[in-house]
Amino acid sequence: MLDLKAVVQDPEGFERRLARRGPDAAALLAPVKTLAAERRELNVALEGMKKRAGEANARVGQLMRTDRAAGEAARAEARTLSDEVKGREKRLAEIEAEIAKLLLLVPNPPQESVPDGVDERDNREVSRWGAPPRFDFAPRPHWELGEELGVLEWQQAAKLSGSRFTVYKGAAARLERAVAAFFLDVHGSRGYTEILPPYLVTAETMTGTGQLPKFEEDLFRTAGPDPLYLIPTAEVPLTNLHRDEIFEPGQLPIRYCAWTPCFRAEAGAAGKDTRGLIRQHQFHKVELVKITRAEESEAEHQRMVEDACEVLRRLGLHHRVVLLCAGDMGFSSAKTYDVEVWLPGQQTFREISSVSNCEDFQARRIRVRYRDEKGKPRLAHTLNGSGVAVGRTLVALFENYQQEDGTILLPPALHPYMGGVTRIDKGDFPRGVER
RNA sequence: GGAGGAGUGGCCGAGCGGUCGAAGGCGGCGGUCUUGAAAACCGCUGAGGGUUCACGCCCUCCGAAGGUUCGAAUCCUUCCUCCUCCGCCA
Repeated sequence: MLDLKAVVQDPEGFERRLARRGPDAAALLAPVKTLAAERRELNVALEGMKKRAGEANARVGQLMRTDRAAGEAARAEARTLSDEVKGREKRLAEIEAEIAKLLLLVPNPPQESVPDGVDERDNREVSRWGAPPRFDFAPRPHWELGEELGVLEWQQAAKLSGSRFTVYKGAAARLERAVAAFFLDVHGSRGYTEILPPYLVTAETMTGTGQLPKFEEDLFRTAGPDPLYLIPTAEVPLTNLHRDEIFEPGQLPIRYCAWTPCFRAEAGAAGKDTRGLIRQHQFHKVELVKITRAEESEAEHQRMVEDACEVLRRLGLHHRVVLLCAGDMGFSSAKTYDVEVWLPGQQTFREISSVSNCEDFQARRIRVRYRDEKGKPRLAHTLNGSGVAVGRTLVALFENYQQEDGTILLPPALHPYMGGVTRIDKGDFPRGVER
């Protein structure tokens, strides 16, 4: 959410910055400006009125003890003032609610360092690691490999749940767990505290990080009188963990990681990535979240990108980092890097992580602050990034490490997590491997 | 789910419907004293908003939302959370 005071002070500046996201974003501010002016005028008048009403009430109190008749007279005057205050307060509350409603729909203006552009074609590659693996056969997509090996199953998933679900079996099920455990261990050793949050959260929590009110159609919601929402990413619970808190000096930055399922309705994605694991209603992701002081968020952002890349390096997966252009960024982000992994089966780079600095946009919604050197509360900055998407990591592992015979060679970093299994092959996967 | 109890400032804890933003204590900060520290004593010590060049002044907030009243931390209603006991479960 934007700072209303800042918007009022420099409306043109905000409109110019928002316009970089696209033609619609800047237009949202016009009604806000009008209402803000109205609110201010009303508020000034109201405060004077409240003061007078308060004084009138005090007089009544005093007179009632000494002169009953005079007290009754003062009471009539106090009543008039009181009624007037109540009427104006009601109008003020309406205006403020309207402003809040509008402001919740305004996206975060991009940082200056974000390149101009309208979609992913305008994103800027900033680095690249490794090289595409070379095959002396035609590499195949992961869904063929998984199906052939009997470890990824889509017919049964459709029977259970419809489209965009997958049943993992044997080695694939184990691999999903192994990859997640590996990621958590890497991040844990790099300073992140592991969290296991609720997967169902309230509308208030969803509003805090920006999923609501604008993107309700992307979410799954429970039935019943008190609905809850399934998290589309662990960013939601992790970032909301410290809602309404003020951090003391020395407590920041906070770094969390969590392995959770993510649930996405994928409305509007009909016909897109219909095969394989790329776009599912349910997938696992290891998420990284930081809460920092304003002046350190940029440096922490760069480090978070490195943390995401680190797990891919350890798995030997060729990848690149792109800086998203203004038009391609998510609602809450001021600056986003995507990490894209190479998928030989599809001869393309594919997003496997998205690392965003939301600056104070979410912090303002959830009132997360810290005390500066002078002891004054200041809004914190929040950052989030995938570290990384587990399902898409399986995609990358299958496609990059496939052999001509259709088996998958696993990179050494995962061997301890796979109970010694080093290759995914057809046939029985060793069951009940204990450590 | 049922029956009780409780929600006040960073923490503990008072608070007859009328200068209560709220006694007192703890903690924290500043000062006096001290070579330094401790102790003692004195003062300060929440958040948001408005206004002012500034000092300051003003408004709002006692779990949340309504209501009664000239006036609510105090009375009423609903909701939320926590604690205890019972039931049900993993």
